[in-house]
Amino acid sequence: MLLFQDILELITSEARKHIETVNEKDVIFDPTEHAHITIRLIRYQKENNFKPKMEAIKEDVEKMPFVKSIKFESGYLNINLDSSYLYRAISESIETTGTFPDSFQDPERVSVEHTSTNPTGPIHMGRIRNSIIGDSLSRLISRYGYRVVTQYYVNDSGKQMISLYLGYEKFHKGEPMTEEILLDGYRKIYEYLEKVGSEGEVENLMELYEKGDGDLISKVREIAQVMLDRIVEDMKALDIHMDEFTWESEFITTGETKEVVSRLSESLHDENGAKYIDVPDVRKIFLMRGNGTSLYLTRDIAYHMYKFSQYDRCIVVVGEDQKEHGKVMKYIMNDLLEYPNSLEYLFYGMVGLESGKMSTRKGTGVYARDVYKQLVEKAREEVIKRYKDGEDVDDISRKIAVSSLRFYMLKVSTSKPITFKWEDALDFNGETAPFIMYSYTRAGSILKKVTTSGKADFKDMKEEEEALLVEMYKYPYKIIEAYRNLKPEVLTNYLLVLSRKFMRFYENCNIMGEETNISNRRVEIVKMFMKIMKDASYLVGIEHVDRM
RNA sequence: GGGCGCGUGGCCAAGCCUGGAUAUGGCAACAGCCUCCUAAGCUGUAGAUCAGGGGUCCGAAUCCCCUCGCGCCCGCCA
Repeated sequence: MLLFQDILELITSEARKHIETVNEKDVIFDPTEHAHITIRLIRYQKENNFKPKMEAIKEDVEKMPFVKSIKFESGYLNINLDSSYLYRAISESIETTGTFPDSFQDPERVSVEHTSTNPTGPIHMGRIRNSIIGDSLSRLISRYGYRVVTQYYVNDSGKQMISLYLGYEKFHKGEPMTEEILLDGYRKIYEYLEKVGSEGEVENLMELYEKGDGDLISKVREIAQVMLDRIVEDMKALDIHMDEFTWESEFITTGETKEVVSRLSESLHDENGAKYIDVPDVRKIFLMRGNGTSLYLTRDIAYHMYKFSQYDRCIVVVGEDQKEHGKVMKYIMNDLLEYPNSLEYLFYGMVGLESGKMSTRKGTGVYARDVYKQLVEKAREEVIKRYKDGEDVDDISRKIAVSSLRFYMLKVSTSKPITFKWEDALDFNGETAPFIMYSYTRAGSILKKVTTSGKADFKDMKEEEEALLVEMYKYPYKIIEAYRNLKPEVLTNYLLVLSRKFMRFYENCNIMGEETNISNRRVEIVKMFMKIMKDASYLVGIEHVDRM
């Protein structure tokens, strides 16, 4: 959990002394420009004795150390904060703990499963959204104070993998197993199957596989590994790291799918030898085929049983096309198997193309690595425009590319579908990662040029300084909001707002050539800003550079 | 057909969970700002029946119902 002084809560409890039903929703950072914090009392206005109660609240709140002023305006008690208090609160936290807000390690173990894309080809823009959301989510939960492990479920069984294998065997047998060759075989096998019209070959192999044929399983796994290595490489380029890989085939070879079926035996029904369960409000869900082989869901249950043995809380990041699958899993794990562990899903909206859907098989996908490469190129051009010299150009370009791609995927609510457009992805102006990075760079360049000594004082605090301080003080609340709702996008939006507030500060509050007391104070504000920026940016994968 | 979700200026989004003060930003457009800490920026102008209709409420972009439009799901696939 986070450790910081929750002034909203303090104000709430103060208000409650006089009007008992005031709750945390009534005391908020004011979204309009009337005040820093407001207490919404509109709905109490018509009650008896409202005025004396309101006056009493006003009087008590006014005495609070962080309150500069408070006045009643059309149903609201509008509070302006003492920005020197905020300044000290933030700087003390940073001085004593090295961070703002500080956090306390919770013993609960959390698993975040993400990406888990079939290793049948390079990761495309649809799937990379999963990785980016999942990685940011794991950073966020860890920042909040939990021990987090990220997990990739490697789907090396099933029709698509068998097809990939068959494509190689049929069209490229003996050739080196490279991504390119495997992909070529994959496309050819689908064309072949469509022409010949017989999927019998695939089905026979699947059955063989399902029965646990060691030779076949290891061959398929070898191919999967080749593809997976490239996927991991692509993720690594975006600073996405997976802690653990679990192979689906292991649940077949170890017989754990059989364990699943026996544990669920009481709920199983029979249909021509196949076994299914009835999931309320859904339909018949099959766990065993008539021929005795398992299905994807069966293996996924086994995987979740494994996860539940290791983690208290399991979060799965998957596309919204799997909402029903998630519902079924929850029902099975919590209601039928009665696990107490928490299973949560973050369903994200699909990434489409202007021309339609992405498909590796059909070759209509846009690969993440291609977008990344283009971003690096574009970034390099932009950097060179500004600085002809320097060995750091590669590093800067890389960081801009990583940040831009991650930001692009997170700026819109994760639950909303997005349409990938090259033009938008490559845009560096407006609400983009470079905007956020640029505010940090500007802050840094002040520190390079200004030396401070001595004390700061708080006279003549400008509006832009106060606004920046208040915004920084909101940071813990933003982490909490993002964490509770599993919404990393709360932080990208926060970063935009914070950067914008800084830009205004930068434009309006001079530091060089200012009176020392004031410039000392502003320099400290700049330092705090950079600290919080770096902290929040890390959570969503935005990196910072000294110059750009 | 059934289920789930979405619909906010020309375009893209925030706000919706937890109802309240003039609906917040960006892109594009127009007009300005670099003898001064990086103009990837800042300031200003213009632009909105919050899909439509009904309901609840003192009060609705936000909650409920209906209609329309769009997306996703409805395999002994994964």
